[in-house]
Parts: sequence; structure tokens; C-alpha cells
Amino acid sequence: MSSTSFTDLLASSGVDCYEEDEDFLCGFSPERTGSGLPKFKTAQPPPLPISQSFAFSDLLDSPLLLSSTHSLTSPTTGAFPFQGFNGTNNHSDIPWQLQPQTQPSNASSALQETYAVQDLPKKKDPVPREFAAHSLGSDRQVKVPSYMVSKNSNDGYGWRKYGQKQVKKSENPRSYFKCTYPNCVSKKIVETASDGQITEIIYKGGHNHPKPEFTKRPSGSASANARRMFNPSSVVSDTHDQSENSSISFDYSDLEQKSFKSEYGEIDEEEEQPEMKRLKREGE
DNA sequence: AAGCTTTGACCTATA
DNA sequence: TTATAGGTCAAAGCT
Repeated sequence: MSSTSFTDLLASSGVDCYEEDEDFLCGFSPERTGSGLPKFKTAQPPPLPISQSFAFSDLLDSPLLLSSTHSLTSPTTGAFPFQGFNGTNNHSDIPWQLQPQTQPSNASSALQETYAVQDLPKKKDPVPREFAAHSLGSDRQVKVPSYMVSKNSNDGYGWRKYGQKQVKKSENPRSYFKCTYPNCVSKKIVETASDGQITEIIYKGGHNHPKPEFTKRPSGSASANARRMFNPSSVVSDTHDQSENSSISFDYSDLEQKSFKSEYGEIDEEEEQPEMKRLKREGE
């Protein structure tokens, strides 16, 4: 099967938003449909056995994630936003790794890829099936690796949980979050395993506003929010499964990209498993 | 007091 | 048309 690193995907797809936080659109201008939604075509990414990893801390500072081959450096500044936890690009410091397996043939039109994530610290894969190859349909849903999503609200955006449900397709309950920003319709669905690990994160819609300067929810609630979060384990980005098997179509909208970026940015280095569990317990 | 989480019920889409 | 699953609403309680 084919999978691509999440970052790689973003990078290759022209999502270079990691460079500028305010640029939530990431300059990504996929062709849009009449509804204003970007549409991506399906392509057939060739297998690309590349492993890459990035640091959470970097994610914090960087609106986007790292990228692999072509996006290690900012296209505009040439600076690499991602560095190791200690300012070095040491892969060993990273708790997880992305294993890109596919490569977009066309960065602008073909975003189709899936990313496989390996949770180094964890031996088990909470997100096996999702992890596999997913195709992003045209519904602008994006599945993000859990490790890329740290706290619910620490991604810089404010999220309010509006529901939780146990779905059949997955043994883990899903939590539904809405962006608290006025008029923002961005939502995210977080699937959490019984052990507190986030097994899957799905972003729906994009933020129609710049990422707040982190002052979104300084209140106790916010902290409570932060307390309960998660642990990077695996992530998947994808939406709807297209009818194709080998080709995955990643339907990102600029909004999604923005979301990605922000979400990734929310990752904290302190979000380790144990930590997360502890926090979660506290939250409970 | 404000904002957030929880949770069961309700609504809608799909098979 | 009906059953089931997924998603959302909204009241109550909590921080």
C-alpha cells in the first residue's frame, strides 16, 4: 500500500504555510468548485519509502509541520522551521516518525497521499486501519495524526467540545469539537482510545480566521482543556475513501491546510504519553 | 459568572 | 420504508 508522510504531503501539495503563521491559507490555491471548495484530483503517487520525523517543539513554533525532502526548508526564506527538540534536527529525539510512501505527482493538483505514522515511543498502533491508506475525498475532511494534535485547544485555536459518541466503526469514542472563534465553522473529531491515546483526528472545514495569538482561552477552562489531551500515537490524514484503491486523493482545501498548520502547531513537546495520561487522569 | 465538558436525546444520511 | 450509524443539540453540572 502506499502512504506518504503527512508533512511531505503538505509540502508537496504546496502547503507551505509553516513559514507564516498568519498565512493560514498557506498560499495554497487549489482549484475550487463553485461552492468555493477546492478540489483535488486523484493521482497515483509512486511508492516513496522515506522516513522522516520532526520535533513537537518545532511544531509549536511552526505553524506547519515539517516536511520531508522538498520541504525541509522554507521555499521563501529557505529557513527550516523544524529543528530538533534542542535546535537540532535529530530524528532520534522525535517520538514518532512519518513514513511517506507515496509522492504526489502534482503538487498543485494532486494532494492525494496518505501518511503512515510510526509511534516510536509506543509499540502499539492505536490507529491501524485509519493509518493505512486513506484517501481524502472531496469533502474537505482531514485526518491528522494524533501526534500532531496535541491538546485540544492548544493548537492555537479554541476548541469547544460539543459532543461525544461511540461509533461502531471504531471501538473508541469520538469527541466532536468546534472552533470557538466567532463565525468559524471549523470542526474536529477526535477519536480517543480507552487508554487516553488519541487514535485519530479528523478536521472538517477550515478556520476562516487567523490563528489567535494563543490567548484564546487563558481561563481555567482552557487549562482544563489542555490538561486532557493526548498523546501522539499515529495520525492519518484523509477523508473519504475514493473508489480507487491505489490512488488516494487528498482533498485539501486551503482551509484545511490552514487547519493542519495550526493543529500541528499545537503540538507540545511535553505531550508525552505518560504525561498525557497523567493529565488526562487529572482532568477526570 | 463565564465558558467548557458531559451526556442523553434528537436529527439526518445511508444502506 | 425502515433500521442503523453518525453527527449535533442542549440542559445540567463543573472548573
